[in-house]
Amino acid sequence: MNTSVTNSTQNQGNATSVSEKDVVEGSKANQATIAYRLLKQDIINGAYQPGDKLLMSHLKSHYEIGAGPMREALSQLVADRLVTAISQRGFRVAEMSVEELTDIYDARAHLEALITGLAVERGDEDWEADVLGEAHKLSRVNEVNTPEEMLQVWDRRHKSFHQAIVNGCGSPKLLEMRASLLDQAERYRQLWLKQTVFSQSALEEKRQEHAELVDALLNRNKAKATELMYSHILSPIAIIKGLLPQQVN
Amino acid sequence: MNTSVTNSTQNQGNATSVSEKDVVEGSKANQATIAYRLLKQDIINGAYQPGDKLLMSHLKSHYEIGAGPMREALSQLVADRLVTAISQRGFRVAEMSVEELTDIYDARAHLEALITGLAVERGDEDWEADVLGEAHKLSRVNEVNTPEEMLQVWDRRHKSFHQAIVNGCGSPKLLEMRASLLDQAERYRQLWLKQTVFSQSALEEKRQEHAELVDALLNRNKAKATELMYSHILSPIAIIKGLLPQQVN
DNA sequence: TTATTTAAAAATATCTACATTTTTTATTAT
DNA sequence: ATAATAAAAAATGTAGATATTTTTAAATAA
Repeated sequence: MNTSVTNSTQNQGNATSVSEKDVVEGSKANQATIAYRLLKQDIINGAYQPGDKLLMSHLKSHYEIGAGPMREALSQLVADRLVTAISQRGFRVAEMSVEELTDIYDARAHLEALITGLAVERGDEDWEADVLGEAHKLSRVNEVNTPEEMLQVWDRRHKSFHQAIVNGCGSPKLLEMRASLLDQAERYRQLWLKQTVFSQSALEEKRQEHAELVDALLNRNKAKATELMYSHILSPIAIIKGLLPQQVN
Repeated sequence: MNTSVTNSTQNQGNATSVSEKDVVEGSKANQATIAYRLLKQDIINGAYQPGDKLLMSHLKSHYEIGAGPMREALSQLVADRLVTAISQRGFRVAEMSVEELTDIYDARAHLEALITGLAVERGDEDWEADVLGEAHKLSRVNEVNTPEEMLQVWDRRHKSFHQAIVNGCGSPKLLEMRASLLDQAERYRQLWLKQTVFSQSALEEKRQEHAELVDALLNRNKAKATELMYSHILSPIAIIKGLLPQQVN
């Protein structure tokens, strides 16, 4: 197992400090919640590899959290499908596979298309403004320094753009399910992201897709918007499939 | 709070006995899993009312399970949206509302229609046979004794029928999300169920809808099947809306 | 020798009982 | 009534006990 955890900022003084989100929500998180967030991030960021055993003794010392709260966090990650559990035999990081990749992206594409269709039907003027605004911000990801920063900024704005679109659908439940699928896709997406953000041609292609999408959305062309969104979500599959076997070796 | 728990069979000697499912799965469930299943059933069956405080001291003694495993179960139910939590202030049974009812059923209708469309496209001959078989079993819910048995048998077969349909979609992830939504709908569904099963006209109406649905499915008429499924899922809303305010009083 | 079984030891997961912290309720004073 | 304080109740966390699985080593059979 990979013992070192790379994401340094999130492991600094987690026992004492309280994150911004906690303050905003007005309730200081308990140990289980802290452990849940840290471990989830570490799994998504690849600090633990698929199939790695998540040893309670290691987790306890590494996150400085007791076994009880840690179990609570782990079983939530099991519900998120990022961790698997076998009774009396502990927890493991969920495996990654081409089968799961295909299933997740197929489901995502259909769901995002469905939600996009609803947004076209239900979205109001504020929604239009939000979509346009986020699209603009995404198209202007330039004044950044390091490649690492480029990756993070583009990813964040790309997510915000898509979030702005789906926010118009008017269904909290559908948005919850979408968020859950996005979490499950995150480890696969990370592979695609590096290939895309550092390729001018790939970025240009995305820019083009986003422009067409915005056009269809603002023209309330539901059929075209859903079709474009469906293809847009599916497009990374081929790239990820090519990268996935390398992970196994 | 409603202190008594009605579902007697599931509370008998849970500390020692092992359920059939555990044996089948080959892994005896841990305390948290046992507590999760019992509590979830009790919430769905109405042993605890929406908004009820789930006092740790009560839960511990009632289910004869320690606080650690009980917390684990509770936080899973929070993920399932059947329980809400506030840090340091414990857990409550999630409230029910017309807003949530509408949202859940809207999401369910769209999702079930989507999945049904995929099943029409992707289902094979075994799928057709399953659908037809389950439809037949459902149409023959007669030789039962008590009304209570009628309710349970019809509900079980109705669920199996719908499950057989969606099983053809070929997407485990979409089926997972569907199952999650179905769990969230369960408390609302229970209200509708009593009205429907004990009304000959309502049952006949459902019989009709199911027949049309099966016809569209086996004829691979995607447009008609999705349309019928969408309406079929939405149809209980009006009835439940009428019953929901009574719950509040 | 090689493979298989058995038994003991170690590692690990899980649970319980108790300790601590926080919130809620009750009481008193203003 | 309102605010401050004290007491009680409740939630959360910790440490250590218990139960289970895995590993190791020895013994036996092929």
